[in-house]
Amino acid sequence: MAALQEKQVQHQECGDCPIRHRAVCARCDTDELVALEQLKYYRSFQAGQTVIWSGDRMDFVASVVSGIATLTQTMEDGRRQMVGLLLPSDFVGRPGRMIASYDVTATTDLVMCCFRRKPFEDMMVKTPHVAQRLLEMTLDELDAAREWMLLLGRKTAREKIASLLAIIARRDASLHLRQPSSQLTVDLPLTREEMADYLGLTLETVSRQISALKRDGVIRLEGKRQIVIPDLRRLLEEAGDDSDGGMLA
Amino acid sequence: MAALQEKQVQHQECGDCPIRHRAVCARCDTDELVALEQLKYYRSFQAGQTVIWSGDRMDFVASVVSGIATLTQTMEDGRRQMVGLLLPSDFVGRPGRMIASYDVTATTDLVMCCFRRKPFEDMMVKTPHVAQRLLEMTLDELDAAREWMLLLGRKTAREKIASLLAIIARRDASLHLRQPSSQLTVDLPLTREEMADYLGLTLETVSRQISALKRDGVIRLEGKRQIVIPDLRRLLEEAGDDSDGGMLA
DNA sequence: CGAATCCTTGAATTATCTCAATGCCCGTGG
DNA sequence: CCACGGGCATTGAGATAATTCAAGGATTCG
Repeated sequence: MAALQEKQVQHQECGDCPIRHRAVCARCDTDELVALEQLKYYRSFQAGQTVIWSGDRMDFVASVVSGIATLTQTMEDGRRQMVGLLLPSDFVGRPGRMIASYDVTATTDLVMCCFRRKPFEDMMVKTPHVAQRLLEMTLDELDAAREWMLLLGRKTAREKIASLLAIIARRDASLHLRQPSSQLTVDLPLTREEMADYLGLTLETVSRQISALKRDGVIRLEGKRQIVIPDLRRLLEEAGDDSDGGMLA
Repeated sequence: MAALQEKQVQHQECGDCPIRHRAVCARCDTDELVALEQLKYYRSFQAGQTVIWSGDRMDFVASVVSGIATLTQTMEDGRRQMVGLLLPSDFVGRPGRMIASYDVTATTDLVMCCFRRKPFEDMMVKTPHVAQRLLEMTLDELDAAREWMLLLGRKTAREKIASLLAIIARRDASLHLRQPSSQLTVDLPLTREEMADYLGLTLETVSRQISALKRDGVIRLEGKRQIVIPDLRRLLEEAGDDSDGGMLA
């Protein structure tokens, strides 16, 4: 039972919150923030812990404050597909839905800012800024999901790996607000198997393609999880995207 | 130029609208409906016509009133992936975005109920019911996209075909409000190539797998596009889903 | 040190794709 | 009316990318 293993985290001011400007609360004014402050509580999870099982009753919604979580679907015979990669500021849960549709797992140590579902839903009705921001975030997620569908349906294994690295580099850069230079280092928060679940591949294929990209000089490895990208443009070419996704000027 | 080929359609009362209870306007009260009625105009397209090209400026949003449209992404070398299948009541376009992200194509003759983007956005701010319904619809689409990701990433060609038939049967049934019986007929609005673009396959593989399902008695063909499903449960098994998606009692 | 994880690499197998030929259906024009 | 062409679908044979099965290497942690 996840609830028994998790640690409680002490209260923190919304004003200092690292995700204040990107999360569901991004648009809130001071009054609204005070109201949210009443509702919120933190929960934290260790790397590897399951936050929610698909099919479980879920009576909260939450924002990822720090760490990374995944959304996965599993078929009866065990085939798994990741359907969401949740980075800080991303939202978990669906207003109006009691039952979780996906497994949510903490890939790294994870802190979430939670709201009980009912009060949050009431707040959505009363304060339009939360609902507005949630719509915007959901539309962004839908765009990301569609990008991901192109990857899953049509890209080669090599392109899939390159695309994943590009995606992580991009989100990483936008989070740390630094302009991605042409040389940059990406901390890969996923095991090979998790990457495989993301990309619709086997872990062996992931490993082979990473080796191939390394052999061809597209990336360098610093340990297993740290990846250096000497030439971002080159990586983006390998990803097969028609645009650079606005990563370069 | 699509705009030159399309026909204008005469005005129609929202009260009589076939998608009144499912579209973005579903939650609107009488006053709000009057306001929307002012804004709306119909456009229709012939089967095969392109509604919007990805990258084009798009200064309207719309609901599909009748017919079917697709959202597709294309890579430089021509690989195509369908990322959305728009049936009546589905919404096209994104408030707050000028530029279309996907190609939108009419697969059958198509009628859309359009709103110029700016007035629609103003309306969203003023009347929460439109924004609320749009959030709900977007969340549903996101769920559908995630289901689709599992299909693209992990299902076999045979399972993909069975899943597609199940999806169309389900949406068809919910639109016509009839309980799917164990024997039912599905009108397939897609060519083999379009099915392939949906499923991340080639058209040859689609054709082969349809033949295989026919050979094995899972489906029967009535012409090329009409498909009879003698035993829905059997089809759902073939689709590899762990649940029946609520189609059977 | 030994066990547990995670990762890499190889060899054989297989699902799907590619290329190519043929068939079916329907509308058009001779 | 029939022949023809175009669009769509089917089927086969060979090629190929990715998977499966299997072994072994690296790293961490008690």
